[in-house]
Amino acid sequence: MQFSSRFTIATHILLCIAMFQDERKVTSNFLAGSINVNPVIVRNILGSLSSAKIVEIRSGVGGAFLARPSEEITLLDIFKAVEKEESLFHFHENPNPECPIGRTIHSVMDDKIETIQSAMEGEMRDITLSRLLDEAKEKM
Amino acid sequence: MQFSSRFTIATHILLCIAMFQDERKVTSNFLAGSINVNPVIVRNILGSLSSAKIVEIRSGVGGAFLARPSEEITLLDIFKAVEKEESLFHFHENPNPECPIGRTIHSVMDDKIETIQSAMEGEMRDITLSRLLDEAKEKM
DNA sequence: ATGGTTGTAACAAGAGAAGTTACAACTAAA
DNA sequence: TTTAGTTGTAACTTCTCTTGTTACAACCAT
Repeated sequence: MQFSSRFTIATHILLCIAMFQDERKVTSNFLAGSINVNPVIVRNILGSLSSAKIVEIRSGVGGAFLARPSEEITLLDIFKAVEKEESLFHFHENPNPECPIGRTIHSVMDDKIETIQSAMEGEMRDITLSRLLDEAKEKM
Repeated sequence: MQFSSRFTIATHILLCIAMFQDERKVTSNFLAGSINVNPVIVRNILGSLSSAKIVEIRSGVGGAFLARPSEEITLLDIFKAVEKEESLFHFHENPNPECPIGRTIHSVMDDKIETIQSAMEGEMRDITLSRLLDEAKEKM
């Protein structure tokens, strides 16, 4: 089980916007060409990023822009914008309360799952779009 | 997108084995009753745990046993036994090499993804079955 | 008004999760 | 040697999610 490619696509989108928004109009078609996916997929992800107030989109005339400085956009922001699940793990739902393990498994595991998820989110929070952009520029 | 319930089911299975293996025969039917899923699902997960040398199964006569002490079984061991994906994220596969971002996105993101995954795995490695068992016993 | 956009709906194909039935193979014990 | 309980698997179904696609109304600077 993997996360969908929406996360890496969204990151790609934002890097392109950060890189090109001052030079040219960044449309879903342009983005779709760089990412190599269908423009509708870009528009849907762009919609999620817009709902999360990470980008602003000019409807009609076209073009996407960062809604705040790239220093203030983290991988966690991006991840939460495109992956709506609250919990990382799907817990089996009806353990048998007549079994001592079935009765207690949830209270034992719930905080472990939260700890694991927090560790992941902490790393994501440490990585900003601005850092990704700097690294991308270095490698060009 | 969530991980399948195989991980929490596998953990449940191992807690039951650790708790009951000295008292009674722990069969897939018994486990299925505690977890409240179909015995075939239990047998499949038990098969993964057996391949990973976490449990031993007596075919024919029946019954599952820990293959090593519960102190030496971590959540990461369990996770890797039941989730076969190498990478946590599905990367979009064909970014356009003619775009400066498309060309560099992989080399910029790959190590970030690895860092994030490592953080998650590190937390999992810190939690042993024996600790879960102790906590479960406390709560009974 | 026009043309290039965006926002969405609708649909299809494919993958994976989860549940179920069925049955061959195994093994201890009667 | 048979039997009963169990494991290991195959086959199939149902769901849900992802990804890709077409189509089209709504939008808006020029």
